[in-house]
Amino acid sequence: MGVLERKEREKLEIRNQILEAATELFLKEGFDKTSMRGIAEKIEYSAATIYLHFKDKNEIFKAIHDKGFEIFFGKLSESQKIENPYMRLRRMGDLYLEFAFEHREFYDLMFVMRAPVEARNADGNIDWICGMQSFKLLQATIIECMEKGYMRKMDLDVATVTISSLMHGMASFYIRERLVMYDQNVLPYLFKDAMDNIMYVFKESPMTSAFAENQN
Amino acid sequence: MGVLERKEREKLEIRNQILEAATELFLKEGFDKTSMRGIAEKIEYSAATIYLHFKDKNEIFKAIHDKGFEIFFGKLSESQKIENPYMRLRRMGDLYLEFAFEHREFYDLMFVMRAPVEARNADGNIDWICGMQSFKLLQATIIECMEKGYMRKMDLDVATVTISSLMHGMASFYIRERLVMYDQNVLPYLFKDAMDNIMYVFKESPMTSAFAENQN
DNA sequence: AAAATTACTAAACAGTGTTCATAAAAACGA
DNA sequence: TCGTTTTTATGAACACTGTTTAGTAATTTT
Repeated sequence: MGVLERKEREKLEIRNQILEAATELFLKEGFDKTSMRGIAEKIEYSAATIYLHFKDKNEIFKAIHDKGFEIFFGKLSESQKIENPYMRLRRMGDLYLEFAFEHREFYDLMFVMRAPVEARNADGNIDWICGMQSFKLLQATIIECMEKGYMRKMDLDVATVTISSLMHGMASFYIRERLVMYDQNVLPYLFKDAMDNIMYVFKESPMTSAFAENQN
Repeated sequence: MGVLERKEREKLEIRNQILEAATELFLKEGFDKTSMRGIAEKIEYSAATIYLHFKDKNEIFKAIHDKGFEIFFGKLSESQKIENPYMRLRRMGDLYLEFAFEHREFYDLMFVMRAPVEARNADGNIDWICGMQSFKLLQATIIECMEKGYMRKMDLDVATVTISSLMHGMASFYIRERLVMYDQNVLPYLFKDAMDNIMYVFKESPMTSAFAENQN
């Protein structure tokens, strides 16, 4: 009896069409200007049909948000080919900002907008797995840095929050246009220097650290 | 001829009533749920009347945003009684987070929301004076730290962006609920440690810095 | 008192997310 | 194949939103 399976396939097909249309509109016009009726028109269904596949608009954007985290994790993972964990961590910083600059709307949805968070709250279940994947990659790199002596030993959570908050602060300041007092062309260089700066905190005393030895 | 002056007074009176009503609704219900009709009802005028005093909704919130920066600057200024610029800078960090925690909605409007920025973009004129006041206070403190040897000499813009981005990253992560993986009660302590961490970057080599001498 | 100016608003416009009764289509049992 | 049940899809409506405009009411000036 393949009828049930086919129906499920069709249902998934429409679901993907909705997500595809919504993503396209979202990346082109932003969240507010992506309307249910607009999505419906794109997939040639009525607006009401969307509600057979998603509870509300927030749930659609929670799904897009998750997709964004997949791309984000893929991007961050590019750093994994680097052997030295300290250099790898530094590279992750660059990749983080690259993602934010190249996929502004995605970054905004993933780290700033309220919509996906409200979708989670509605369900009650905190499935933050998407973000956790990247979060754990960062933590693992930090741990490796400390274990191999590239970084002075300190509380893991403190180190993680410090690094990720600096990254997010720069990215969201930029995306939400709060650094208008700076020439937008030099911002990337300021950000790079800021990252170098913060990496410096985590080293041991400069003259004795494994990092310093590695520099020669 | 006092009639013109009286009219101007009345116009300003209504303007303030609008801002007061809008602020109250905004702090209670948030941006989206603060409607023009809601504001109008509160001040017992029609919604259309508001448009005789403000170009649009964004312009109202640009004004509230400016008010928020006044409060913010007042808060940050509490640090000025501290003589030692390094300790003062550290205190500014605490005050920054205090503001963000105590006035979430204000912080969100000032540093995250799009509305006030769009109001600015519409006018064309970048009157960022409100934020600049606080920005310059931070810069002045950093400069003083460097001049008096509490902080190693480095590019001012890099130091400013590093510090403010870390602060904003923590505050906005918290306010936009992106640190749900942590116990919300321990977050303030993590943030404090993160601030201590970053301050460490800016010191000279620990054993020779003026800061270290000041610690004894 | 009449004219001109200013202040104000009801109503309309064009949208929004969401719901629901109803209609169309598909699946099923006989 | 026919009728019945179940699934799927939608038009229309609801209750909103920000904003504009035409027309009214109040005030000031002449």
